[in-house]
Amino acid sequence: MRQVSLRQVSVSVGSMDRFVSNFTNRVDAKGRVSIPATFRLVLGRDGFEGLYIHPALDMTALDAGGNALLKEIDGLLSAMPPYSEERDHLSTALLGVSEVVKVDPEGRMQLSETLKAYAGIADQVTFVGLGAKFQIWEPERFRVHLESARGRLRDLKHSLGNQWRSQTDTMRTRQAPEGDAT
Amino acid sequence: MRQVSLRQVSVSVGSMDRFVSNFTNRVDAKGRVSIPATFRLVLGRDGFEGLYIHPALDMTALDAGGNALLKEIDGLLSAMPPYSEERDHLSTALLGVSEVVKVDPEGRMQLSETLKAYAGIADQVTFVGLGAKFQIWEPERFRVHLESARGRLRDLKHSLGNQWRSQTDTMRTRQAPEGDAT
DNA sequence: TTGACGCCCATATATGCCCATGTTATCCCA
DNA sequence: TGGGATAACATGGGCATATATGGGCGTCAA
Repeated sequence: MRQVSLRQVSVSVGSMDRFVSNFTNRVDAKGRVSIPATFRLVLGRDGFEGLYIHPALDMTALDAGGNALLKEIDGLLSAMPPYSEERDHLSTALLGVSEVVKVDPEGRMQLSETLKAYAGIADQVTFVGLGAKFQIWEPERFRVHLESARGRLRDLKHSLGNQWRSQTDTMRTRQAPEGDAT
Repeated sequence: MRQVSLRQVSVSVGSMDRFVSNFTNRVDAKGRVSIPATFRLVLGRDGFEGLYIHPALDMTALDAGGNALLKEIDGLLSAMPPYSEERDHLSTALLGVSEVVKVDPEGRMQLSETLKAYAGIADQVTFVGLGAKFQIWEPERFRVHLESARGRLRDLKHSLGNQWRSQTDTMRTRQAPEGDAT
């Protein structure tokens, strides 16, 4: 689309095909919230009309997404024995209480009272990209959750130990041939 | 005030596909920072539009890179089953706090307040090449970090004694053939 | 009729894009 | 070989557009 100079690094597209990063937006008087623009892009690419939402299984948050999320759920359910009790429960939790919310021309959505209550959402929501899906949190709860998640990750890194380290820190000894400026 | 010229480096190792050396640039009034030209070259070769950034796990710095870094994270996540608690936590800590920042036509990026806060960045940033990725530091913190890293390295070297020496000699030999030879 | 909902318009601000400048290294030529 | 011309780069600032957000209005259904 644009001509690229020598210094230019990248071209076109904009973002990827997955949800990344987090954003906190306001809920207006009518209960509307803007879905982050980057998320809308991903949803559009995914080709899903509207937005699929269901309560997260083990957290006070909502899982949301498009076709990619639906596919994930399908896979999960089909992996369980038909007519089993677990499957019934799971499909109830994932499909039975889910909603397909519409997105207005400005890119906003409206959460039902049920969903808001589940996540403890009042006048602000935090959107958290998790790859194939994203989550919707009450900001303060998310902060807490994130702390715990970070801790988990640190633990995991330590337990992986050398494996991880060799991947990420290989060049450590080569850096900084001279002192840095200032 | 400025580092040693990049030009010499970029010519002699122009086809290098790793992030090497460190540079300190200013953050302008609009919050923009120039990504070092040599790093932009590597990113371009990596074929990633934009720049992938996330807080480093156990340092007050940011990890940044392109597809190489992304692959690392992907591999980790895809190894875990969807909807497992482990995976949710990991993707929260990895994807949820990551950002895909755009690079303007001049090769500059803009860090979010969140990321700047995490790394303690104000009006200057130090880019540190670490091979497959690079880090973004507040200059003074990096200086301190580097000192401590050097110290630990020295200790390690002493404790390893001769073993270390023989290993590095071997590696040096193996590195030679690599480089520009196409 | 009323209330919820979808749609349109308005606006402040953030973001991206373009052009300009100073500096430094590289190149070229007398 | 010296020095000006040239190119690459970091940096600054202006401007257009996108995005988040607020509010009004018509419509459809209980």
